[in-house]
Amino acid sequence: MSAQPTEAPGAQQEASASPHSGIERLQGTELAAEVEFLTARARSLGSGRANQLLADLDLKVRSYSVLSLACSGENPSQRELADFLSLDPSQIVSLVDQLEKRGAVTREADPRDRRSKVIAATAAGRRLYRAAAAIVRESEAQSLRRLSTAERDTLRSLLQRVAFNGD
Amino acid sequence: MSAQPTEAPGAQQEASASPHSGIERLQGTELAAEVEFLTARARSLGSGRANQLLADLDLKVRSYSVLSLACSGENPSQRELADFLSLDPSQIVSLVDQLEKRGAVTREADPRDRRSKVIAATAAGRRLYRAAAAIVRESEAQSLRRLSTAERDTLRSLLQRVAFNGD
DNA sequence: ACTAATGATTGACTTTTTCAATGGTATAGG
DNA sequence: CCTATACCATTGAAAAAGTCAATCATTAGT
Repeated sequence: MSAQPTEAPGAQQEASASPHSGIERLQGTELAAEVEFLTARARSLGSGRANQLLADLDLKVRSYSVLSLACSGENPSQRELADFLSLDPSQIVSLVDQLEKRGAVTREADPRDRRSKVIAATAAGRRLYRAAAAIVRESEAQSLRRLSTAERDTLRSLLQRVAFNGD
Repeated sequence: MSAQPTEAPGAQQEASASPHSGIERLQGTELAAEVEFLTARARSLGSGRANQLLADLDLKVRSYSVLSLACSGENPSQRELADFLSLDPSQIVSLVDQLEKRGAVTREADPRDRRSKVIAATAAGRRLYRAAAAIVRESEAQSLRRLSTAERDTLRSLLQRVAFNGD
């Protein structure tokens, strides 16, 4: 095992599915105090779980996000999706391709600007979204289970300011 | 489908500071309220900026993270690095390979368990780390510039509980 | 009208992620 | 002691994600 001579006090390892590796020792390092790192780790855990759960619907976090925006009523263009999701426009093309092939969204030429295509959800797409959103909520609840409702709101609000800091 | 013409279709072209695409309209959507999504976006922006700045030192966020833990004094094994950084063990191999080739870290067989290799930084590695850490601090300051010191602490603390929620 | 910019798309290419297999080593049980 | 099982680091292959430049159609600027 690890290099720790002293056996862990509460050597609880069976009980549940907690493969607590030897991570605790590293939680006091400088890296573990960097928001950059914490964000990456939180995201990795969160999207890992969400992807696993969404697999039942043949969706991933990415396609779910596109579907969600397609259902928002804001009629986003592919360019807007790319900017909002921090993806390359070419990635949006294939994401929309898949959802369109599936009958979940449609591409409509924007009458104001015929270069641009507006993505909207079909009725089937909205049904799919409702099911997926329930799963994602459950997944998020798991990820945030250690936080109170107030803390979750605080986290959300702080993250919004970081994620949209108008850089 | 009522979002309408009032948003000046021509779209402003703020030359310098704000490449604000058409993102604002989507900030009120359900997706924009999901911590999962916000985390992904914050991380994408943050690591994008950090990678750009770290390029001066021929580092990326990934290699910087390994170097940081190598400098921590905790003498982590590759397995621990993998768990802590949410990476596959094989990715650690190549990350350590590069840093070792560069003379920044060493692999030492753990006397307690000769299967495992302990990663430690060399003097040159520590120098490199100090330079890189300064850059990363600067990058993080940029990412969090909209938050007060107290808010940054709050964010860090909440993220720690999410990133290490003992799942 | 002419030129420069933009949105979507394609294709090539690089990087990251994910997995299965292997050799060396430790641990548990007989 | 011996054997079965599990674990770590490593390799290699394959899938997914990300990056870029070029193109077509369209729009904006002058």
